[in-house]
Amino acid sequence: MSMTADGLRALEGFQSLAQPAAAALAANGRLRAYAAKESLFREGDAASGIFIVLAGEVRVVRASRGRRHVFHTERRGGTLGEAPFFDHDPYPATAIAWTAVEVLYVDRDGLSRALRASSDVALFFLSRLAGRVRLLLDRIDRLATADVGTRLCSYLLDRVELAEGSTIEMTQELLAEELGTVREVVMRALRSLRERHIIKSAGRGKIEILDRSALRALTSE
Amino acid sequence: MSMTADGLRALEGFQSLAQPAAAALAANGRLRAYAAKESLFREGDAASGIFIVLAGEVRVVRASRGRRHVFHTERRGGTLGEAPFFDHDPYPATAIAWTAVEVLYVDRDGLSRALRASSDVALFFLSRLAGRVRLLLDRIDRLATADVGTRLCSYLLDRVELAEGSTIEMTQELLAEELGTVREVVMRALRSLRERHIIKSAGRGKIEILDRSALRALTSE
DNA sequence: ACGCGAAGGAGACATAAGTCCCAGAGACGC
DNA sequence: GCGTCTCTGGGACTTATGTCTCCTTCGCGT
Repeated sequence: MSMTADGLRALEGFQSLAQPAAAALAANGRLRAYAAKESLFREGDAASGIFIVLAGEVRVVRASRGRRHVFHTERRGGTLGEAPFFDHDPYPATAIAWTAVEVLYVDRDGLSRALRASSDVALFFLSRLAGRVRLLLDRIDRLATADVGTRLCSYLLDRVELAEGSTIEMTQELLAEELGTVREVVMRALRSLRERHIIKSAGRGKIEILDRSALRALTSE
Repeated sequence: MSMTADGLRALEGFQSLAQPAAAALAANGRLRAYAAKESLFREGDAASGIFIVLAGEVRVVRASRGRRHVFHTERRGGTLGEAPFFDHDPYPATAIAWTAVEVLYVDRDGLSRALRASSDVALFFLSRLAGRVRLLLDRIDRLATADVGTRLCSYLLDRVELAEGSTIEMTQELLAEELGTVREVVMRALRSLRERHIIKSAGRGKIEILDRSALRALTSE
């Protein structure tokens, strides 16, 4: 019913976590499952603990001024809720299970115990938060200086490198939420790429990447 | 020639730092001074240590696609370089001393020693990074959903609440770098506020806030 | 006193982005 | 099969933003 240290260390990005630290986290966490569309936490809730994603996909979103915006997406090996946990403020956004999701949940007391049990636990979350900061800085940079077409190219490249084949499953509406714009604008950018034979529609909610190097060239444009 | 634990704990935001942790940091850091316009580190440099600002103002900026963008500004009590230190990647941006600056610099070895000496040091930086994440999320949210006029109002409000009087010292060029846009656009937004008697120019590089509640109303618009 | 550079103010214009609206093509339940 | 919903595709139009260019003013150094 619980989790083993070795199970934790098998996750992507957890190899650097020392054995005692993994054991401390595993011992203090418990497994939880969420159905698709269920929320793990909501913006404004008091931070109660952190989540380590074992399976499925979780989106962290905020809705403001009538538009929804995806801050980040966490898959197997991702963590959620560290920031609000460590600065003792409410969750800054809402986490929604996109698919069925399984997580290891470590509550406040459990995490305190784990932190005391092994100093590597703190170092692990420090590097997690540091990585998050780096991601967000790049995000800000692109939002401020690149147009939607360029941001779309970066996003498609990132996604296709994670995928097995060269097809990405994603609707235009969701792409808009990722890129911080609206569906119509995404559609126009996709059309322009389609006309240049860089991508092609592969049915509803599917985009096939034909020419990765062309995409790469467009990201720095 | 060095720093005392009590001196550190007198900084804004350092009250929560436990005495032994402060002592560990103070013992392992050394004072450094920078002249205005000097850079503390540059984007792409290997992260060598962290900086705690004791006096003066440091801007962390990135230049991309011919435009300069300010990520954050650190004053007395602020810290710099934690993110690259903890994820072992190069600095993601350049830090420039805006005024003459005095910092406590803690190098890699010193910080390792401090982390081992007191587990509160790690907790301190965890909460720092968490706060930074929260700030950046808000920044992304506003960049994606609010227009320049609205972002300007938020920025002016934040600044005037830090200042003693109701005058902000800042050129239009710098405002543009803070808001992720260009001078001309900032000028038009300022003009609109001026025409509505919400602000007024108080000489070169100075803006006087006349009506804070009007600004507040415009931030959520 | 003079000239230079930095800062502000502003108009004209181009273009990216956002809004509104509509139509057709799958997907799905009943 | 039928209606309904979601997703795609797209046209027309408005608005925000960015670019280019000019001029004025202020403050500083020589």
